[in-house]
Amino acid sequence: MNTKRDLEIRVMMAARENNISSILFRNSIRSRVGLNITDSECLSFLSIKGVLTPKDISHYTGLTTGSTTAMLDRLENAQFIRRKPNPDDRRGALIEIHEKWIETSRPLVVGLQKEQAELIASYSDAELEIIADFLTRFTDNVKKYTEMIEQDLI
Amino acid sequence: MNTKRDLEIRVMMAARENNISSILFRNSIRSRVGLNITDSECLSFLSIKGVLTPKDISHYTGLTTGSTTAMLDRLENAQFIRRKPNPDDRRGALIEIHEKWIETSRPLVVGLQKEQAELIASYSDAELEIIADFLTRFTDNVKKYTEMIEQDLI
DNA sequence: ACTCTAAAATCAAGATACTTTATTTTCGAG
DNA sequence: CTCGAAAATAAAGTATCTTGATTTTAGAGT
Repeated sequence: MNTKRDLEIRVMMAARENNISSILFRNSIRSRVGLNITDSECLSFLSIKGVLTPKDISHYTGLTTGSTTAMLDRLENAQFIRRKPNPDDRRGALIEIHEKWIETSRPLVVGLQKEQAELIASYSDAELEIIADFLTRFTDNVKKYTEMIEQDLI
Repeated sequence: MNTKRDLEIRVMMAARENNISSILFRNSIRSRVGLNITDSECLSFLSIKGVLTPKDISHYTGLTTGSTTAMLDRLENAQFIRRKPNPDDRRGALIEIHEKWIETSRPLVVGLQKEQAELIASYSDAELEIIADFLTRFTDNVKKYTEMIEQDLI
């Protein structure tokens, strides 16, 4: 059937556009705040993952440990992150977001967050179940293939 | 109601996780292929937007025109993009993806693309309508606020 | 308890990428 | 047909990244 395939393509395109738009959104913020791409990516990871080790961060960003140290120095100087001792491993540190970054970014993101919350609230429970389920499965696939590429299985 | 709000938060979190996972996926690819973050972002934009001018690219990436020129030189040397004359403006150029990049990246993305297509195909028309509609509205909000930040309205 | 290998983070030197400023070419308004 | 401005490039200086070495500590093996 033709209509069906059109619909499937529409969903695929919408998912891609969504990802691109989120990159452009963050680019607009980092241009405003004066951050480079890697520093901004680091803050994004921290804001969704919570506390991370420098090792985690260098893995996620794809930077070497050397440039991760330098990046964390920059972000710490700007008071956008904080280094804490790692209670489980005295060699390592834990990185968390500093309130100053929250305060700096809040005015730029709060309006969008509110609109997205309103958009979501406009759907019924049944619809939200479908959406959440789809997004989760879609993301799980992405994670699975990321893992495969990292482990040289592809 | 409590269940309802949990569901809303679940959707919001799933949307964020989805964006982060797509960044991590691209990072895994660029690590493998040996591209830096900006070069990889540039190829992402080109692959979804099609043909772009260097001006567009410097806008999307947030780079100055100087570094955009340097980046396009790198990508052209690697045969990942092609510069074409712009028929509408002899000052400018048009940038398009070179087949070599398609061939280089295909083995790394084709498996995921197939699984995502299967996932999407497993939904009914009614469900896909809901999903496409949600993604489109969600993305439109992001675009709207990106525009506002770029125009200093926030 | 005691090595010993390896991991986490850092540092310094050299390589790469980015910004700033200036220049060339072409557009488009008046 | 002039003139200010836009698109792309180039070169010099600054910032960031990689590589390789170093320090500290974890954890496995004896």
